Amino acid sequence: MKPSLPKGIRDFLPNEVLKRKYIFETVEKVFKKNAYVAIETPTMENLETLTGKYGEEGDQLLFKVMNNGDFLKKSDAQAFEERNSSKFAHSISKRGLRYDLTVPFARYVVMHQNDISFPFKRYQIQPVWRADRPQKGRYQEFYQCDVDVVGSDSLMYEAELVKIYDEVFTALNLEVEIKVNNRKILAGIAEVSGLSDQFMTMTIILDKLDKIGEAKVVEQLEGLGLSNEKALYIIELIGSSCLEDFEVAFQDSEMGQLGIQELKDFHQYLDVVTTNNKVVFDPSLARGLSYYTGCIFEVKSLETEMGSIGGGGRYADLTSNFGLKNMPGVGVSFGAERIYDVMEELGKFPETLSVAPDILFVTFGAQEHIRAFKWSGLLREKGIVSDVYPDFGKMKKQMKYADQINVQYVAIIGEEEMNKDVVSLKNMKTGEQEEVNFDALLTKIDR
RNA sequence: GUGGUUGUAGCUCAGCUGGUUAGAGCAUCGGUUUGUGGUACCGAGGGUCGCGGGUUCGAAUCCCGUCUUCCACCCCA
Repeated sequence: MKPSLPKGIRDFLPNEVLKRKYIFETVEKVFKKNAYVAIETPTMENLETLTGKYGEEGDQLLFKVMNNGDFLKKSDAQAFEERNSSKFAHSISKRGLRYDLTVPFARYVVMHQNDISFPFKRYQIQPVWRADRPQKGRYQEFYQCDVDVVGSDSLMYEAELVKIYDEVFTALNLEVEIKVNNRKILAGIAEVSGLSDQFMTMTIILDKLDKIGEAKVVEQLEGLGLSNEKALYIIELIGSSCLEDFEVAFQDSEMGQLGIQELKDFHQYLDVVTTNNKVVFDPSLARGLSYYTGCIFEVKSLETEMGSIGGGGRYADLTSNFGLKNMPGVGVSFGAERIYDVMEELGKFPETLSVAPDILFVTFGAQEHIRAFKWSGLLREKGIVSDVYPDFGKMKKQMKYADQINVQYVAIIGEEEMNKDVVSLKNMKTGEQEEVNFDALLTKIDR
């Protein structure tokens, strides 16, 4: 049988895992510092927990898990006859793989509301699955790093999360732009344009502004029944990053005014912290997920052409789906895979990341091999990553292996070294070699 | 879900308009060399040409289907 993997998912080589962990650890450190605590949720959720939370498009991308046992007995025969795949699928599948970390978190909050204190600040770094067609920066299995806080509607948290974005990307040495908008601003635009009942469609069109250009956006807006005049007005409005322009525009929109106020409150907090990356108000920013109700965020790399590498926003009542009212929350997500791809492309991973041991023992005979094992054990006790080549005798083979794993030091033990109770320590980078006893060896490689 | 693209040795690929036993480089193993890798030379092993069907005297090559890769759209991290 030829080994293969389902599409859209990947194995990771040791040096890839090392780099991925570097990202996760950087992110986690910042989360912890900002007083967030880790939780975990299961890979599978009940399908009904997930469906309907991500829009129709999202439902199609849910991975479903087939029921066990004699699932055909309970299946929807009528749906099968009608060739209604989605209806039939639901009759033989009651579980699904999680699509993101936010909805399972909402379920978690409701189920454990008596065990946690609010505001509850949690982070979660786990894989999610989407049955999407793979392409650049898009996989069917990928990690998200989420930070959310529920149980408060303070705009302080919006500022805190933006600051977290800034800290993480600064630590990773990536230049980004953090875009901010507010769903209520978009609702205001819809209201003053008479598009309130087509709100979602409108936001999706506006979101494409920087991608397809003004002319196409005007065209699509006209497709919604808008006059050319009004469409151009909207373009002009969202082209402005000045809140005063919106105050004028939203004189008759209570919702719009609320959005402006929220952004102002947010800025009061943001203005008292310093950020290395630019935080910009972008009225065209929409974000697809339907549960956002207030501020929304998106992070773009300024150094490459990659989609967003992070996003998030405020949701007023995510938990009401699960029966808990008045539980506002806000959170952001880091797209670890895309951050990885960007860092790889730009060569931003630290050079000190290495999977190689500190030292490798190379030997000529059985007695030497045993002493190598002894010395190696003593080094390990001192916290040095040490290894012994399992076969002895063939120098070329052993040296070649040492070269391939990129180890910096090789300790050679032959008859001569045995007699003198030393090793010949070779620096593989410089080629220098010297005889050292154990103490000298220790000081030499202990970093 | 829509459109395109890709699949030949462990890896990267060549293989012309169908025509004997499908090639190269790298990697692996062995040797030159029983104390030295990255950097010499010699040799060896390794392939159901993604899978299934069709056309043909004959298919890696042409046609259809299917899976996979990568890319764009939709949407998204």
